Amino acid sequence: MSKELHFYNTLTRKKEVFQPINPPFVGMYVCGPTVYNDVHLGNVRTFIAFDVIYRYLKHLDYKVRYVRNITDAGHLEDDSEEDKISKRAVLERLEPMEIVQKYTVSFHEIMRLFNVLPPSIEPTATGHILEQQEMAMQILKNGWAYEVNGTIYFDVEKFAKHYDYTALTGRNLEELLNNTRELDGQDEKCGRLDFALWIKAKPQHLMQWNSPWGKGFPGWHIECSAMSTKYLGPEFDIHGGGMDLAPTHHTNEIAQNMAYCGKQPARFWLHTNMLTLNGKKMSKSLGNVVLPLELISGTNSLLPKGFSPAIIRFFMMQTHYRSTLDITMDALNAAEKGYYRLIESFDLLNTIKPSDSSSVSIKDLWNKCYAALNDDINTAVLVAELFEIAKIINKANEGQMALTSQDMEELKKLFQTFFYDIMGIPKADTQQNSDLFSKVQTLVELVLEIRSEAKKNKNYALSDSIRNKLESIGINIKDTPDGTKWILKN
RNA sequence: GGUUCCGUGGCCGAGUGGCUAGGCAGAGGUCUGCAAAACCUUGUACAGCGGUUCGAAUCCGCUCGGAACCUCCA
Repeated sequence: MSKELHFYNTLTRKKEVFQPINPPFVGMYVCGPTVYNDVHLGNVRTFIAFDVIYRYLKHLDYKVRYVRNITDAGHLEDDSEEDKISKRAVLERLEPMEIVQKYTVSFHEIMRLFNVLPPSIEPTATGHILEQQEMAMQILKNGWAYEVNGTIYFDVEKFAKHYDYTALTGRNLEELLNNTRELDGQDEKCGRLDFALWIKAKPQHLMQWNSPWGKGFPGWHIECSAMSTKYLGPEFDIHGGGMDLAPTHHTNEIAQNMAYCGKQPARFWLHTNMLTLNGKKMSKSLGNVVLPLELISGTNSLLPKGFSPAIIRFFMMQTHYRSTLDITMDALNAAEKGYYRLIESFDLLNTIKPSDSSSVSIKDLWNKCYAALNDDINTAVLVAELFEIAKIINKANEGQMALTSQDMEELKKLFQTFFYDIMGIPKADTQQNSDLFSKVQTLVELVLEIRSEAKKNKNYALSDSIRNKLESIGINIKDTPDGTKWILKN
């Protein structure tokens, strides 16, 4: 039983107790999306994972400043002079900033659907060109970078002589340098691993800014270093992102910060694993992406059935954030059933008759849930604990266990806390008191009364037909000794 | 090719030396007009081979298989 919060730190390859640098304040930076296209479900997984961490830290009463950037300055494609956003702009015949606006808005909409809280600060790369230039300038002054024709490169080999360049992933530098893999074309840079802090723009390049080195645009890695330093200082608590960013982007971020001010920026480096489809990483370059809206509506041919954001988020919670998660219809269907089982069980707390005595320790149940989260945010175990509790509630409903009214209030609170507040599962429409829904409710109650009447008169043809019709529009019926209950699914 | 990580019952997925994970699916039963749900019973899984140990899914070695990164990607 873990009483303290532990995180697995990629930097040390161990689980460590989380101690903020300046409690109760916590600074957390997560690499956000590049807004030149729709975010896919893999991106969403990462943002949901860090949303849970953010929510839990807040639940523990930390004052969290959560910074998640928007990459809107584009960065170079490997074989193109054009950056991604400009490329997309040409394709869609729009201004680059129109592209940025369009996909930023849609990103926020997706985040809202999945109940992902907005970060405390959401800085954009284009809004911090000066900070990036200043950082590049300082790194240049400190002697860790060099200029070639208006482009500034970071000197990785020189850096590696003084610092542990591959500290984050523990890879062998020699092997990286001697990598046999072919490198195409570019070569004004001196070292094989060198990367650009600032890139000289060709005249036709759509997004470019003045700089001490002529017109150009920032490299990708400098953006996160500049913004994290600006809003969280040179040393902060948590830096997160997808695992695919660790070997290059995050490694270079660390190098830039060290070169800039001699400090390794984050105490804890947290990485989420990949969402896979048929065992392969979901990625833009492989083209095997599933868009969130496609999964919700069931319009992706690979996943032809729709699932609500609540079910999708719950599905993700059943796996630890550091494990790969393969998305399949079978797995989603299983998650859907489990989701309703939990909801319906905890819903019984509103109708079970309380006992005078109690046969369970509610406090132990709370502790088990906290222990799961404290163990590196193990939501998979937390979900398992909730299923155990659901079983207790169902047994109480059958008269096989006893819960006092106080127990029941505590369990309602527990479910609200862990399921909704911390795991952030969106509440279904049926749980929100909209005006329209209350009218629907009245209507369904009326229909069910008619059905009960039919049953009483043994008119089963009518009662079954009512049941079937309601089922067909997603209203699920159960006859219990206390009357007929119903739930709206999806 | 190199580096790193992984391989758990029909499916998904926790678990780092000894104590039933959990969900979904399946089988039998209770309940029910029939369903559905719930409850009870039921599955002795840890890629293979060898080693360490009183004891290994869990540590070590080898083999096989998969993935990520090395090039933009959460």
